[in-house]
Amino acid sequence: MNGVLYRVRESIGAVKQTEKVVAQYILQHPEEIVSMSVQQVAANCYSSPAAVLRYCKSIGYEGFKDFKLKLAGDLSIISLHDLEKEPLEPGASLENIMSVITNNNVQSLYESLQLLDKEELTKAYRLLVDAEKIDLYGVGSSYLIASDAVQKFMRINKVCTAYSDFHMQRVSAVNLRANDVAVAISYSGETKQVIDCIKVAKSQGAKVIAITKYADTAISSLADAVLFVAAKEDEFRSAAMTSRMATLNVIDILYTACAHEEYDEALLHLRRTHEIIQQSGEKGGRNS
Amino acid sequence: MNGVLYRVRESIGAVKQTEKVVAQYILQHPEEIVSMSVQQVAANCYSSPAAVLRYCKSIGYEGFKDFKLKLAGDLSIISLHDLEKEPLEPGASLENIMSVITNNNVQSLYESLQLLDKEELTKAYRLLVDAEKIDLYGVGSSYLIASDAVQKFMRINKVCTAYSDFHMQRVSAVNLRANDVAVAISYSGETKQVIDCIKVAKSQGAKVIAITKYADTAISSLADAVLFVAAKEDEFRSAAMTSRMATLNVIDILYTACAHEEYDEALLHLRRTHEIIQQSGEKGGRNS
DNA sequence: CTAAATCTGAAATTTTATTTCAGAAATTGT
DNA sequence: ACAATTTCTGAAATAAAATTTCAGATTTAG
Repeated sequence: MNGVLYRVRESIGAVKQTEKVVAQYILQHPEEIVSMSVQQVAANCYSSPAAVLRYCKSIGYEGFKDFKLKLAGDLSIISLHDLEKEPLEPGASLENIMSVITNNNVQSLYESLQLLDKEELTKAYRLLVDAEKIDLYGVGSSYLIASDAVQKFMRINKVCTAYSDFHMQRVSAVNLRANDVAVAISYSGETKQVIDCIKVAKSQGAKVIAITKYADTAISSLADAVLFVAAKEDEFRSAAMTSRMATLNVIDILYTACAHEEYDEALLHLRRTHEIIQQSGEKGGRNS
Repeated sequence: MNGVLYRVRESIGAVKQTEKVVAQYILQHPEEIVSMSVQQVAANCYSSPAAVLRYCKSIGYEGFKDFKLKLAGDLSIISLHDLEKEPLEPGASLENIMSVITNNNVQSLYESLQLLDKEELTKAYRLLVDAEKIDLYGVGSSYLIASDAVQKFMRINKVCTAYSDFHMQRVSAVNLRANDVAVAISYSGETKQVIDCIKVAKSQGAKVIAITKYADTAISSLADAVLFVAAKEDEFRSAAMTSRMATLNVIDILYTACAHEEYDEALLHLRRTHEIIQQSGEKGGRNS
């Protein structure tokens, strides 16, 4: 960022009379300036193109062109940070919805990044790297996240399952052994089915990783490694939108960390997977 | 953000010979372009100013000036987010992985936001609001996104399904009618199963919404409304991580827009009721 | 009150952007 | 394969915008 508008504001006190008018005009119509010509600006300031030019140079730009370019850059950054974050009003416009939703999702990613403890994360991905078998438990939207994780970890040749059916989950948990890992995904941290499954998993000697909201919950107290995502108060309104993004981001990080741990091996598997998908694509159509 | 470089990259396949050279040059020297004149650019492309101008117009800008201004804006945003976005090296540290993955996801959200056309979005959510029944088609990780959408739309009482099995999808498509909507989710835009289903859906008179990458694909040409997500070149490495986030964000926006539409409708009903009560009040004495 | 210094804008100049149009290249139909 | 049609291309003309110049106005200092 060039701080163009800042320079302009500062300049007002230290600049000759005519240019002061120009500076004022720029501050009042920054967006419009970028698509105006010197003569237009001059006219609107009851002044001359020469005066505008002199002003641009006096505050350190090469000319009017240079000034406009820098201003355009700054403005687009400013508009980016201006994106709203407040809750949506009933009559919200489409633009409003687009930027609020996106910003909430972005914010949730950054917040969760701050909550992510490096030690816990290291514990977690080491458990996964060493795991012979990985079981993921999640209900509702957390089940979808678990499935997403399965799709990822399968790519690096991990034996890895997520069932939507509670009885299947439980049977799977019973079959875990000491070198296996159970991953519990539950935003509330109190999902009964998930608690039940990780208890079974623990009793079989398996290790437990929990991904849950930042709070003292039943699931986090049972886990060997706990990864937190940012807690949002108005769970009702947000419909689990933001926590889902943050959780997926945690999965991405875990997956990438594992893949990097066994970089060469992982790359080999990735290539194979890719080739096979390509082949099937040539024959029968591409995958999503 | 205007997605200038995206447009340029995508344009290469769909533009005449001379302009292709210009596009290529822009991609290779984006920073320099902004302070160059048309004639300079033309000279460096062994071409004419007219060709450069034609190119700028063909990808949707008013002229070279307009193009440069938009590009300058985008570049300053890109430089802002560019800090830790480089591909991960084999020996990457955990901190490194955490920030690169998160930044990629964030960037993908922002980039897709700029590709989201308001008109198409309006078309899409109106179709969804008016739909009697919604069918979602997706394979692999796109199926998970479809399921996520189902969970959301069910909350606002929409009849809404997503099947993982192709035959179920197809049966469901056959049962669609004129007031129903099919949503095709496919990053590549060429998934055979999905194409098949939306063709069936169309033949039944149903409307089709596509969510796919920014490119000219089979699915986007079949759809009544197309919503784009940012296209990443190295699909191999990223394992569909970033496109998934962007697609979920689009779903969030669609869902929220629908929910708000219904809210407005409810509000409208409330107002009408209120007016009617007022009227009767004027005639026969006021109500408390 | 005048001389020097500074400021200002009209007009000239230069640079840059845009349009026009005739010829070249590619495409199509026969 | 060939003519007709369409599309593409860049040289040159034109228009627009940016920048410079300079003479006169205004201010300031002695």
